[in-house]
Amino acid sequence: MDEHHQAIDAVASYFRVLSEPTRIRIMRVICEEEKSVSQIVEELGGSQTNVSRHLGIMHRSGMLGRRKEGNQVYYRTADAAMVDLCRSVCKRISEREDGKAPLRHALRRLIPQAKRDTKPKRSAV
Amino acid sequence: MDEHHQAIDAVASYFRVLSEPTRIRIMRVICEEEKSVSQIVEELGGSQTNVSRHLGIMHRSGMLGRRKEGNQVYYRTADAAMVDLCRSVCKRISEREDGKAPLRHALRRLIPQAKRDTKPKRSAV
DNA sequence: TGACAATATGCCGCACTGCGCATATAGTCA
DNA sequence: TGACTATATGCGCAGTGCGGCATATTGTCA
Repeated sequence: MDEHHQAIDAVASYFRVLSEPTRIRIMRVICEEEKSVSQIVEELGGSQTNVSRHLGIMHRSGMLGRRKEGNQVYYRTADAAMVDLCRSVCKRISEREDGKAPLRHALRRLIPQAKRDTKPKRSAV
Repeated sequence: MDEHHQAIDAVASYFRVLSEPTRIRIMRVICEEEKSVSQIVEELGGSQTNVSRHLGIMHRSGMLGRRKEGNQVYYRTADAAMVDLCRSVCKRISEREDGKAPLRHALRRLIPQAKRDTKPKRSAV
């Protein structure tokens, strides 16, 4: 139907990865520093199975980096721009949530500032 | 589990709206100027039912504006920042698609520059 | 080597979502 | 008013994604 078919699917798939609350929580928890699976499980409180599966999805989509150290696997955000993206959305939504001050505040604080392990880029993507 | 529960759900829901290829196509088609449902149906080629449903979803999520004129309903992007968001993702993904030049090019051209009916903002969100 | 710890994955049930069909609703025109 | 056009929506089905359980895989330590 569209010669942009693949490109469109790629974009939609990217957004789909971010469309799960658990994955947003994961990103929120590891965006400042890499953490092992068990650390993430402990902070998030879900099952190891589920967290591991979501980490796998995010990693395969290229959003997370992965490092094995002994028995443990450490995940980190591989893409600072992606974290900024989430922060943009938080900001945008919070501006729309007119009546609900608590939600607005939660949105603004939701994603901590990511450490830039790559060369620093400004948030403008 | 988390006092940010609502905020997290809001962010995930926002991304979920953008996680459908048809909705990306819609945004792509109306981001430059508002169009009626039948115009969009004609350009996209799907069924009226389906296009209308996706338009409804995008509108209820606050992404699209809506205007009735006689028999027809015109939709437009209500949120220039959202369009920029999509363009950011296209750029980001295209940078990652190393081996596939055609896909990279398609991604860069996917989302035309939106008209700013609101006050102009730079693409940095 | 065997016992243990950390992580990943196959299978299954369940809920959700996208789509087509038919139909409802709203507006225009004669 | 009735015929027609444009858009929205209820219903049902098929495909997909999430999560739990059990298990596989990988690595450590004694």
